[in-house]
Amino acid sequence: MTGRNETASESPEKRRAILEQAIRTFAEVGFRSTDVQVIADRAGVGKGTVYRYFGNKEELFWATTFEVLERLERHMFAAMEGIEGARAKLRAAGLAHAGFLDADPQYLEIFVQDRAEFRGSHPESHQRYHEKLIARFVEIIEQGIADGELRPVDARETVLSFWGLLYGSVVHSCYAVHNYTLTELTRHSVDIFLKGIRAEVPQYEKEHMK
Amino acid sequence: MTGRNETASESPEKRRAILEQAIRTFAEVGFRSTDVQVIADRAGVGKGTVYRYFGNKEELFWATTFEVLERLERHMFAAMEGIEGARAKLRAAGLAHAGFLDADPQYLEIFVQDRAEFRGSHPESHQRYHEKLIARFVEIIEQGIADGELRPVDARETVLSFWGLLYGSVVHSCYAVHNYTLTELTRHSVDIFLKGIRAEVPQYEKEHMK
Amino acid sequence: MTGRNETASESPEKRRAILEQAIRTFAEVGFRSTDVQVIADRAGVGKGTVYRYFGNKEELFWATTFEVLERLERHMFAAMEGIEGARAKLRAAGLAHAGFLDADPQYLEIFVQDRAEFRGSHPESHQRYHEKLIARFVEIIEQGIADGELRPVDARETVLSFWGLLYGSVVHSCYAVHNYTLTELTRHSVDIFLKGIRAEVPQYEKEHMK
Amino acid sequence: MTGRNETASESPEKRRAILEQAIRTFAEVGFRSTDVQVIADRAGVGKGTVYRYFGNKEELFWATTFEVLERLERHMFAAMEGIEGARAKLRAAGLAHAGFLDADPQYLEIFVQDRAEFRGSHPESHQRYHEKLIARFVEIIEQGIADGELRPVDARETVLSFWGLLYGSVVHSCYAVHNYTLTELTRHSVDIFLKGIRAEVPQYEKEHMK
DNA sequence: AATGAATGAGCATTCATTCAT
DNA sequence: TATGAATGAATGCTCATTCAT
Repeated sequence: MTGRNETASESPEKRRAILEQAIRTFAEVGFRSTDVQVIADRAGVGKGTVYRYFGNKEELFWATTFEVLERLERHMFAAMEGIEGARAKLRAAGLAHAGFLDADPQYLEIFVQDRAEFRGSHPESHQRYHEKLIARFVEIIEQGIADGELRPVDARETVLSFWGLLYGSVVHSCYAVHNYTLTELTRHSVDIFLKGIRAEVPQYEKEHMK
Repeated sequence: MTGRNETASESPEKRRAILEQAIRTFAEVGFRSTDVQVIADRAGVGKGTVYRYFGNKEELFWATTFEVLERLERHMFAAMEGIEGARAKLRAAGLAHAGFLDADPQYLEIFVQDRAEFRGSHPESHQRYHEKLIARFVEIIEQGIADGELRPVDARETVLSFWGLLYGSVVHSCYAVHNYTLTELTRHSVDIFLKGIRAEVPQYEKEHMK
Repeated sequence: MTGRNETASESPEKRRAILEQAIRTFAEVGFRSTDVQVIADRAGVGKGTVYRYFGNKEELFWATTFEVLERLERHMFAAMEGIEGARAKLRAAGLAHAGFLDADPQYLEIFVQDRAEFRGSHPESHQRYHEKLIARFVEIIEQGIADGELRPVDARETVLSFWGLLYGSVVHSCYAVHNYTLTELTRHSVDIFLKGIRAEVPQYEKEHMK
Repeated sequence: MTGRNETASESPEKRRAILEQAIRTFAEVGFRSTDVQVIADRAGVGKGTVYRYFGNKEELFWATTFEVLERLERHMFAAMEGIEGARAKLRAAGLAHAGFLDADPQYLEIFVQDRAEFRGSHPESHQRYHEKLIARFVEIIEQGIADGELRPVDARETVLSFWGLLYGSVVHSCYAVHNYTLTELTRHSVDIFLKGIRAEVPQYEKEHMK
């Protein structure tokens, strides 16, 4: 009765409002610099309510991360819906990834904060979720290999490379004077990536996907 | 160059000692959580001295970032020394990058902290330095294109993709259960990357670089 | 009598349950550190109910104190039942006091908390109750004097001394490494006390009460 | 360098000022209710300075307790100076005890708070100090027994009873409507106590010490 | 009548920065 | 020049109390 209440007696709207403002605030000033009071104020609830719903700042942040991860996943898989072929799927996923973060740069900052503050040590639930996400991509790669569309690479390694490419391009892009949008840059990165894992290389002309 | 005191009257050893312990400490606990007193203690100087040499915590961190960036650059270009061919150079640079961070994971954390806390808004000096770094790679790519070794990609975009790939693979690797070292994963990523930008694709057998 | 609601419509069992858990909790962690929610949980009622029955934390504590005081009084007077002679009565009361607190150290902590937090400023009802208690002992002393059993001391002063001795021995005992139980120590204290107020001193041998 | 500094670099005046105001404040509102900021303000130093000198609130309180205990001890032993005879010494000690707390009731509250909050679990240093104090009284009792002045009681038990009597009388006195000063009440208590441990009982007339 | 969700005042503690020595 | 004592703003978290249901 006293502890955390995941079960009932919570207002989903309040939870949602807090989470939304948590995303916004963590993204704006970073995990450490975020004052929980600000989140509460922005969400229009008392500070105690934030703690009631999420236990402490760290757990709130994890809930935030998880939420963003879920949204990103939904966005990517929605983009892959109905797409045939491993390369085309990866391409769609990559562009969806860029589009997602391009549309709302807050999300990117959440991931960056997550990595910076917690170095990948997350609650069990996060780990599992991430694993599942990777597994889905591994499957795509393996199907591509089986179909002869991709050369016989190590599927898991390749997925990690692919995610690294997506994440890195995006995160790192801040260091360059931007003449490109994230999406444009990602299109290029993915293009390079895909051509490299193709089973055969036809004439470039045919391949240009732009 | 980075700091604020050109006043001479400074001991290079002290500066060096402070910087070294700043790298260590920022890497260990992050920028926000770092207590300047700890750096001072570890460096064997008074806290006031740290402020005398570096002005404030933020500037100290930037000096730290700059130092690490310089070391990484030296490491990468040393690895490219005497290497012929654009692809071979990129390959060497990529592996040097991984090796550098594999050997001393502190350095990686500095970059991560930098990105998380300052989102790429650095002092002028950093920006310039970064631009110069990119330029050197652009040159390599363009030479590769001119030699017909690489297909005619946009050089700058490609450099950014390449750096993104390196950075992302490394930073993101924490999310996967590690069966690979950073270097192994990077070898794979670079392999994929390079095959994608090759002018022509010969038989895979010859190409396997592992 | 102690609380504030005469409104009827209250369940005596609930009141009893809350009180019992209040004793337990105040004793365990002290008045200030007690979380009313814990009392409510332990008593199996809602927090609001605790407030309904007792008004606020302070009044709840006073009800607690009162309850414990009543139990102690009952215990002491039960022990004096049928005992003849002032000295024998005081002796019985002292040992009952020690036995009461020895059997349930919670009770002691309630008194200690009471003294520490409220310095003796209690509601009217408590004062009156206390006065009545003292009066009963004063009567015993005066009877003893009248009977020639006790020397003609100031009765009220003596009662206060006696209570002080009992209370002090018990509260203070924590400062000594315990080789004695509370009861043993009290036996000794009371022994000393009694021999001092006796009207005449016979041979020690006969007097040794242990 | 970073941690607590018992050694040098501290101003004794500041330490003294903080301690003095800590006594005052803890006595006034109790340990839990004390806001360290108030102590700092009253002592005319920054809050950080309080933490610099005493580490945390609890340690500050222990320092406070220790200080008061030392003062009490000095006061009592000064009063026993030059007094001959065990009974006379105990009598002097008892009256000094009462006089000390009568003169400055703050000190009493410190002891009460101590007991209430920490139930006798003190740092090693306190335990040792307390033991030493008891030992000095044990010695007095034993000497009195050896001299035939006191009957052959258990010395340690008796010391504990005596302290209990002193402490209890004082602490408990708040429950009675005061017509007596602490000192008067203690005089009576000690009187009773002493007559009880005398080796022989002469005519009461001669003995009346009032 | 009973509940427990919501609230926000309150407080311990940390740490960047200053400045007197 | 070098130092480190002093400072107080900043912030996570608790919990007594209220009140809508």
